[in-house]
Amino acid sequence: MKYDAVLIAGPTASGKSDAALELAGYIGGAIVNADSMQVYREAPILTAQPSVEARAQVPHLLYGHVSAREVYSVGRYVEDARAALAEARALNRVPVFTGGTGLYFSALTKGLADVPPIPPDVRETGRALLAEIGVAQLHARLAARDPETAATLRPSDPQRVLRAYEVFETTGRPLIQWQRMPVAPLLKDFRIAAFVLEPPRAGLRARIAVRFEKMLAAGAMDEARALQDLDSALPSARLLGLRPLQALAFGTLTQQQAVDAAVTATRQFAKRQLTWFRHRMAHYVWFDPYNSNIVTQYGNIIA
RNA sequence: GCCCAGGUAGCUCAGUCGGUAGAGCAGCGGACUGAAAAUCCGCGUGUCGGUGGUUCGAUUCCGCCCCUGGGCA
Repeated sequence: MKYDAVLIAGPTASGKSDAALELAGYIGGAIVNADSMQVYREAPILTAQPSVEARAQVPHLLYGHVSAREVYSVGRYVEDARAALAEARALNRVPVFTGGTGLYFSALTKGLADVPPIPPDVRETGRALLAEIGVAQLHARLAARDPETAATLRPSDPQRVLRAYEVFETTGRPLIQWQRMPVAPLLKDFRIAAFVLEPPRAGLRARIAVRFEKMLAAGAMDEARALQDLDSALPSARLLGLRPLQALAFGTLTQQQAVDAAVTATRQFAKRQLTWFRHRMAHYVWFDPYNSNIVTQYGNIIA
């Protein structure tokens, strides 16, 4: 069996990048990022982007290709991935999608609703309204006009309620209707080899802590300082470890407190990732990267 | 050595006028379609320091012991 694409998912610090590099080297692949934070140019250390050496060995696409000062989202990712796919094809290399963002994998394999972009002024008024009246009230307003979508959302979930509100506001159509319309995913008809790296929880936790210390040694503080003025409304402002390190630079947290905060947040994130993978990627090939190897795993399913 | 305060969940602590205990954080489980490293939902995981005594019943009251912090020597 020959595959047209490889997917490698795994929680943060599970060794995805190394695995991807090894497999891509072995099969003649091009690595395509599937991680929402590794796209940001200003934070290669904090987001654990592949090293310069790795990039020299195998083509790496969609890493650090946008500014942290831009608004990035799944929508843009799918478009970028389309271009990356074409580039890999031009290089005659198998795309090896690698990352930890479940939603991005889902967009690649199942498609993303074809909702038109939300105009900036609608976004701003939506956010302002949310800040003014609160989630519950915004949910109530949504329910009055778009009961169908509102019924699927918790009145306590600001992000989703706001999104549904914006979509109805700009398109006049319920978000849920957009989501139900079939769309052809980017990887439609691809023969896909898909893997989930699942290290033992204790080992992963330890590795997250060690990795953060390495990030500090590699200059993570400088990245945090350089992003001191980042607009807190930007997606990149959620980057794990960014705020604790900025607080450390500011003197409001001690080194120990900053490290603890960053490491804890990263562990919690890894747990959420695994929840997604367990239920949405149950059909992928799962293995423990500390005890096995991607090339071996690939060999097994190719036979 | 003496005096005082304290020992309750992994951590910080509340509480029980005597009827085997609960918050925050951590942790665990779950949801997930344009912020997704986001956002949201659910779950207390415990020899109440030890040991005797009083009591129908002690984590709670009393004695002794151990440990921690502070004070006096």
